Amino acid sequence: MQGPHHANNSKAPITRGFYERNTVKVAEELLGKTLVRRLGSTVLEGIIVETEAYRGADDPASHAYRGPTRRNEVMFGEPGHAYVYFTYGMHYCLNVTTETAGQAGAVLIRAVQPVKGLAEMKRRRGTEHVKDLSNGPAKLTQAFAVTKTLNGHDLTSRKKLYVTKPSHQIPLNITIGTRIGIRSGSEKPWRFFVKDNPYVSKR
DNA sequence: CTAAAGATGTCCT
DNA sequence: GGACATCTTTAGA
Repeated sequence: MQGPHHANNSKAPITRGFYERNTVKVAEELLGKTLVRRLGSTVLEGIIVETEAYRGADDPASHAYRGPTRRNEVMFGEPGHAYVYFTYGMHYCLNVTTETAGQAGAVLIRAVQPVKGLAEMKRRRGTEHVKDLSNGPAKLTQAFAVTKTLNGHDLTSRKKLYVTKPSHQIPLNITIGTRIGIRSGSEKPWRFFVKDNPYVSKR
């Protein structure tokens, strides 16, 4: 019997050990997990349906390729933190850090399927079209109110932003591809998405 | 100090 | 399919 004390267990953040592994593996296994954003009493949730792995010295497409800088230092830190960066003068992108501390790695969350807090997401995105709320890395950060202030945020805490496991993970038809929007490293098969899911970004 | 690119999205034709 | 918005970060002089 599941009493009130256990009612929240399925909502517990994924623990650090999940993130402290090979970035490519974490990218694949993040599919199907739930991204949770707490904004006061408002809760936003989405199922992760598209990710990309970015590593370090072996990955010319990665911000961490040439070593630590002010921007990418979170990628070199403890796994299980948010790496949020600003790009194109107007967009934020959300990553989760991976690999053991000192080793660079992060997974870009490219798309989620909205499941809770749709009204708030619509307001933030300025559209009523659910399919356009979070089918892209900068769209989902807008829908989920993720900005630079969350850079470095610990995703194993139950506050503000974290990732949870569904109580029963249904089997996913995962498709592997090459990463989008990069110049070098474009041959690496480090993009993962749920086949035929309508919330995957289109390019 | 200066310049150029950028893990994108939107609007236009 | 292409233009363009918009500004931080980084590399190089």
